[in-house]
Amino acid sequence: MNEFCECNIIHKEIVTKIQKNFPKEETIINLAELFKVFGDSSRMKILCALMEEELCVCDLSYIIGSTPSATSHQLRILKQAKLVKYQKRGKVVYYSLDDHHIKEIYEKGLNHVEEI
Amino acid sequence: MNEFCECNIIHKEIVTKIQKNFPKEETIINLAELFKVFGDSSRMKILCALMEEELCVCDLSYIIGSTPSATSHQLRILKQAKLVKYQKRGKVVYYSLDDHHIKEIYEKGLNHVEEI
DNA sequence: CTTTCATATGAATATTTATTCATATATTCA
DNA sequence: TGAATATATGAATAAATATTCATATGAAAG
Repeated sequence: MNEFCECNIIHKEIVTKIQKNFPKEETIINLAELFKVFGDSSRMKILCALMEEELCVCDLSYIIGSTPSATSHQLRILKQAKLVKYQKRGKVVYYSLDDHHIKEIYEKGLNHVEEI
Repeated sequence: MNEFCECNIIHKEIVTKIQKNFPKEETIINLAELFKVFGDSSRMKILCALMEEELCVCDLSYIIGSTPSATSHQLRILKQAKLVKYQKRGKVVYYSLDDHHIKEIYEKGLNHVEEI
């Protein structure tokens, strides 16, 4: 697995034990990707707003204090992560949350933040 | 609040309602910062490993397949985010989780990832 | 006290990423 | 059909970030 660590392995049995139940590389990458999407204040604001109710791009732009263009770019990232979905009505596109875990993740994060 | 959005605000009452209970800017930034720390596969691996038990930098480097130097840089970020703590015994520094919310955040994230 | 080893750190580099700007698409309304 | 509007998109720029490399620190062992 590893050619990189130039120190001696100090605790071989412990390392082996950890490796045994370690999540698959793909799982780790997907998890990191997910949290990366949460890890931007513009996207966090979008998610916060959409937790209240569905909103169009224009409303979202106004709420998060950004341009519709920048907002649209961020919405694409949220969409790719399957965190939001959209519905077009006329000219207007309405976005809403697409996952019931979002609020949970948000709240757990909030717990950490508020304890610091 | 906003000079940037060049479209007309379509739903003024809804926007006002959202703004009413909207988290403080600082809260949003802190939350995004927290999730940003989770949003890197090296750090995610470190956290996964430390969920099992405390580990030294060398063991961690080996497990995540990186150099002690890179690992140490990442550990500093995790430390600054108050996600890990350390204890020095002799030459060796042992890191462990410093927050009971980590596992919860991790698991909620996992739920999302596994449903895709 | 000198060497060795585990870890930390600073600077440099390479990569990623957010935003902006210009432009495209698509829908409504005149 | 043509103008206006909401949103999307691609390219460019600017900023943030991960890793590497060289070096520093600090503890233990000889």
